[in-house]
Amino acid sequence: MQSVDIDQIRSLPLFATMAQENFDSLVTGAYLQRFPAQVELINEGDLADFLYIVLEGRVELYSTGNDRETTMAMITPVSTFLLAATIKSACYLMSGRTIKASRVLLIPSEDVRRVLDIDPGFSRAIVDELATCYRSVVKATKNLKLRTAVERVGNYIIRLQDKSDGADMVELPVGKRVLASMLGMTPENLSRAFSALQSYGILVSGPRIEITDRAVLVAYCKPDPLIDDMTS
Amino acid sequence: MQSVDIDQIRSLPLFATMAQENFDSLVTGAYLQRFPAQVELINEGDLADFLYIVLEGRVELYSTGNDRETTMAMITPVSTFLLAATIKSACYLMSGRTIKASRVLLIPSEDVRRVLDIDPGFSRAIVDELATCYRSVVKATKNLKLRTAVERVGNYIIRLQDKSDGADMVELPVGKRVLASMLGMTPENLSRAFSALQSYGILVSGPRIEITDRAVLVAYCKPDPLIDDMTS
DNA sequence: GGCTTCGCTTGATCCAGATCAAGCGCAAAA
DNA sequence: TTTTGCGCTTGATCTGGATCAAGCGAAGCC
Repeated sequence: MQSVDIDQIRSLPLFATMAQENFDSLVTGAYLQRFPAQVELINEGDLADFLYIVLEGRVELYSTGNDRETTMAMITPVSTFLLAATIKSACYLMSGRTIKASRVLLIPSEDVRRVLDIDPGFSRAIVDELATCYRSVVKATKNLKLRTAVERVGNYIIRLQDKSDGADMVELPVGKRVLASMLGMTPENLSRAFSALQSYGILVSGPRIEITDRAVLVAYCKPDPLIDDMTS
Repeated sequence: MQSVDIDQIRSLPLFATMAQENFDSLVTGAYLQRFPAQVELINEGDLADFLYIVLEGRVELYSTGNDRETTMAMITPVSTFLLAATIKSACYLMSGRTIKASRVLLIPSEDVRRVLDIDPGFSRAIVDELATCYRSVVKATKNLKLRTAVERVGNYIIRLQDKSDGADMVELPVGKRVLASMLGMTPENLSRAFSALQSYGILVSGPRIEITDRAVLVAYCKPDPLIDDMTS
């Protein structure tokens, strides 16, 4: 593994506060792997053998059942996923696949649990991480239950602009098919939602979106910090 | 506070592993309160001043926005809620109200955070509790996104029967209006869902439900341990 | 008893979003 | 260049569930 990777992982909130020797022992037992796009990493129902950390690329967490499939979350570098299953020695509730070529670090679950029991810094960091994850899922649920499809798309654009420091022109980080699934709708309806929003201050051309009148967009989508603010 | 209450709280997984003195200090600083039904306990957006523990009664967690309201979870005794907000010193993401007369213990958030930092047993228990909460929300989301309204009702009945040790006759623990909201549908549709399920092995009369043919019900509703098993 | 209230059911209609079915545009392969 | 394929759009139709609007029956109250 590159030392730059190790530094990156070490600086994640989850690993920043633990003792150096425990961090070293986790990293030593870990596997670094490269995957092309569209590779199944994990399957829901399998026992949680590893904690995953995405270093590069993008991983989609999704669930199936009743002949349907639904995207639950999108993991962007650098962050971990499947922490809860790892800690509980339980099975995964979601499946995971790469949606672009990715570099992923796998830490054996038993190592994580062992260190968790002996390192208070790590334990405290996991508490924070889990609380954050929990709140994200709650926000995602509210987003889904309290908003229409068009509003979800609009608020997604607003968030995207915020992440781009308010630039007028933003670029979609994933294909529209995947984006639709992320936002809980079909690709057809995403298309229609974009058209609908052209009357509310945006201009779409391919993967590029121009926010021509943010005030109008905001007035229509009514972003809510209790749903959209990812920092709290 | 009654000592029987204290024992009950102490035996919760969240408080079972902490040092006695820390437990005592939490309980000493706590407030025990009684509320009638339909009292607003907390409002989303407010700062998390307390960790709540429901000792008796029932508390509904719900969210509002866009002129809509949606039930997020139902808290039954004896358990805690709003742990994540408490830990992160953040604001509540959900509002809470009693739906029957309830006894609730309030522990100041700063006490929880203080003890969390000094008691490894408590910290470890919080990790488990948060992981469990996280997984419940994920399961609830899957239930909502992957199933139709009728299937959700059917699986709810199946779970209810399991909790009643497989008795043929079960009783709804909450009114149908609230139940509908819990299951993410309108009261009208809950009514229709019950009618629809009469063809699949159940018989409804008021708040009492007879499971006449569990095999048929199960075949129709296809319960999934990755959604319905609350113990994993 | 009659009267209200409230929780529930039932029927009719409406609507957001899914599904089905073409078409279109662009990029890589031939 | 043409061809194939894929991602996206557009239009038409379908459907699960919401909404609107009565009815209905049991519990409380006068």
